[in-house]
Amino acid sequence: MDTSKQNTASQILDTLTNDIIQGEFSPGEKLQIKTLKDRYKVGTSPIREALSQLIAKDLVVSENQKGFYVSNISIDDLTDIYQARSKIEGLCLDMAIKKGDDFWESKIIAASHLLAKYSKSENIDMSEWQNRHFSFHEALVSGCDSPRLFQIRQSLYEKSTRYRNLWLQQNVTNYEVLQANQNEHVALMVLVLERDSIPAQKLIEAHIMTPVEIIKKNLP
Amino acid sequence: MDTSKQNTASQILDTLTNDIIQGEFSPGEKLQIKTLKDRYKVGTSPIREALSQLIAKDLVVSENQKGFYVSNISIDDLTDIYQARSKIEGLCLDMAIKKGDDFWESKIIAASHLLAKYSKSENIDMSEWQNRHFSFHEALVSGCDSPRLFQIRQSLYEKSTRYRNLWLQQNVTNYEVLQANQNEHVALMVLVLERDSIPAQKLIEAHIMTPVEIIKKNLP
DNA sequence: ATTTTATATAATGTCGACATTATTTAATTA
DNA sequence: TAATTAAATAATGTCGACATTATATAAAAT
Repeated sequence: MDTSKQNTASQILDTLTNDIIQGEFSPGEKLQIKTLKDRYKVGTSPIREALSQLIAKDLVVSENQKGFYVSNISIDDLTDIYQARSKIEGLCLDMAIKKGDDFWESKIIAASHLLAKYSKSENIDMSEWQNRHFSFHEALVSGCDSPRLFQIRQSLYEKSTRYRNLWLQQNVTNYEVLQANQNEHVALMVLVLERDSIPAQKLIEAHIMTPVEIIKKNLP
Repeated sequence: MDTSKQNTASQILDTLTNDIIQGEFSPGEKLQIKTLKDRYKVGTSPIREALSQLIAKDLVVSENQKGFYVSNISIDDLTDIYQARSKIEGLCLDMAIKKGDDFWESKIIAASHLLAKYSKSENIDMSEWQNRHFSFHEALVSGCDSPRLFQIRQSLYEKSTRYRNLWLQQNVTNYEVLQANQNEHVALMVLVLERDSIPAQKLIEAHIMTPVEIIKKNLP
């Protein structure tokens, strides 16, 4: 995105969104206007406008005359987000399977190759693995041409990322888990390319729900 | 909602949201800060904070240094919104069928009765009919206990309402359409109470998509 | 000593002013 | 006359000040 032409409020929004998702600010933490002004070296208006948007995004809550707070987290919310996300991903995949063309298929095969190759390599850099993992799933649903569903998907992904970052500071990715995960990706691709919609949907839903139990076990 | 303790920005947000959905402001119309200030008799900050939230809600778009505009409408967008909405409603209903208890069943039966009775009456006030219609569908999905899915459902409903209001200023509801609609409601309830998930899901999706073609025919 | 009340402090929410950028209007040039 | 440039006008976006409300601190009373 070209950020050079953005106004201050938009920049602050991006930064704040990131800082909350990355756990720079903790759940429930008070976001004091003055502190934010000092931190980002801007005036009142851009801060409040950014916070307003974060309220609409559910990353921030506010009480009149009492201030702004980072949204709280809970196991129930974690479960709900992942559940909703898995269902939405299923919808997107289903539509992609029904509407995807040759170009879509080729994108999946390409992304799958990149992920498979890296998963087999010696020293795995998790950040790079996550990029390829993300791209693979993106490719799968890229055949779905519903802007609204994509937007919902993106919004839920953002929220789930927050939970991942908060609870999995250290990467709990051992070799076996990664391989099991990778097997699912292959199975997923086969089903998708065969346009076997229902099983593909079932598998992607289960695939997305996998981390939930792991995250739950890693609570403070 | 208790609006007495709200701050100015929140009040403006509610009013503006309503004014946009009700078509008080037209699609693409410029929302000039000064005009809004005069109209609502408030300062700059509350206006901009409300607009910021409307951007996050997709009801308003903005370009840096050029101002705010009511989001545009299009047939593609209309179709996409209704399609997404029908799928989400399907998800909610599916979960409700799987999790709903006796109390949920009774709510459906009660709401269905209120709707059926009114649909048969002589002089139908559409606003009252819409209330009962809304309540019936609300009852159907009320067994679904996913806050996130509900929120998505609500947000899409809001957007679809805008299209309905914009294109169906005069009620295009003749007797036949209403009766066909009502038959679907009865069929829906039967399937739901029998916990026949897949057909119920199919039916609700089709039911929600019904108005799309009608709306399309009523374009300016 | 503990509760209650009063005071002081600090934070929020709103406003109008101002600098910056876009748009419109007028003047200049080809 | 049409196109280009310059000046004037208007709108946006940002800031700091101020009024209002909440919170923390101190004084008074039971």
